[in-house]
Amino acid sequence: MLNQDFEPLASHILQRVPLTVDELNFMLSQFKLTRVKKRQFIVQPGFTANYRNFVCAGAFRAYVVIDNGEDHTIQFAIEDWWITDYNSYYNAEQATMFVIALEDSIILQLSRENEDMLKQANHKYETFFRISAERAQAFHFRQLITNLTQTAEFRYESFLHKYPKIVNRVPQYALASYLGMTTEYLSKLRNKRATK
Amino acid sequence: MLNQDFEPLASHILQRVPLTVDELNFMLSQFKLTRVKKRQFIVQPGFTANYRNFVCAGAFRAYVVIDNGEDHTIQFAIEDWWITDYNSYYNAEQATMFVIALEDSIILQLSRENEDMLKQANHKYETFFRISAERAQAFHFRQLITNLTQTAEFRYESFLHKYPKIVNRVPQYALASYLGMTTEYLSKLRNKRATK
DNA sequence: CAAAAAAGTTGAACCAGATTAACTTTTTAT
DNA sequence: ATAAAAAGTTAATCTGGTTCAACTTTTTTG
Repeated sequence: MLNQDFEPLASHILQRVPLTVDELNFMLSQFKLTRVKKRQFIVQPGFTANYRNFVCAGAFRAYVVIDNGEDHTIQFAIEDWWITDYNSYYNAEQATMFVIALEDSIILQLSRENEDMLKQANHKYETFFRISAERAQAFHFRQLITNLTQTAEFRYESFLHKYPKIVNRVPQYALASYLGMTTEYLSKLRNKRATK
Repeated sequence: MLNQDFEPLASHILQRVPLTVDELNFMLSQFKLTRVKKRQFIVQPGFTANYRNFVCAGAFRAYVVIDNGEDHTIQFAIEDWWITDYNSYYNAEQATMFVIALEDSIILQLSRENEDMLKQANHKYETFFRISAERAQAFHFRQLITNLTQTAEFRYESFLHKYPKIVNRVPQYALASYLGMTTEYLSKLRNKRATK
């Protein structure tokens, strides 16, 4: 009997590809349950990201730090989302991003080796990863359109609307850098919004 | 014997997944060769994008038009690149983007139905599409980082450096909107760069 | 090839959002 | 509990990039 922490991942997988009980259990058995404390890094520049991480509980933030010390948030992840440095993970190169826990969290980690093994073992497993990558691709296209076509103020409004669950769980400086603005400016937007 | 227009696609595929001659030929036989005149649309809002397009010769531009009439370039594609509205193609929904030929072009088109058939027919075909989507995912991450962390001027410099073959084949207004700036400002950057 | 349309240029005025800095509130660690 | 650090606020000033408008160059079309 599987630990109940695997439940969200199980339904995530079954929503994408039909597996028998055995196939599902074998796939799940390749994941490693890891508990992560707030402020702990699961990916860091200089190291290779050897895992793809499914969030069971908690919240994470991926960001890059540029020369002058500024940081820029690339992605957030809460329950039911995946997070890693995909350039590093897919190509087995050094990471350029940090991924840090914003809360005490529980994740399910799949290593590159196990993922490759699964992809070769069964056409259906490969289908799962293919669908995941395609959805990510479509998601990034929509995000690119949003970033190119909207003003800072509207990007904030959109985020509020699309990710109401995330807004109140991430620090404001992280959200500001995700939206491509300063924390001071986001503070003004919030204030302006509250008073009108 | 296959038309020689299929040669670039054949080597594109074989670079990603090892296929037998028969497997390769069957895969290629699912593509339809299409000649497209300059200024012709291959994807339009209001219609579903039923094809994924591989560029054999020529150049394309994907863009969205927002309320006020401004257009924003989302992607360019020249020889050896793929282009379509992936949201529309993957989900069989109406497109939100235009894809227009910038030159007289030759493309190889794969329909959603044929792609789905290929994915089911042979694990190796599925692997090909999985790898394509993963690379696109990694590419979009890098692009997101570039957009978030660099100034308009540096984004232009980066583009010059990364895509020297594209720069001189696309109209300047299209490049400006891809880089997230006005054509007037790009004109100034170019001028400033030329005179220093 | 001429005329019209599209693309690109230049400069002046303007503004969304950044920067700086001083301050308040919240969180963390002892 | 309390001090120190981190996060968030507010306001004044500044600037990278936009807007507007008039113009020149290139491309398209009859």
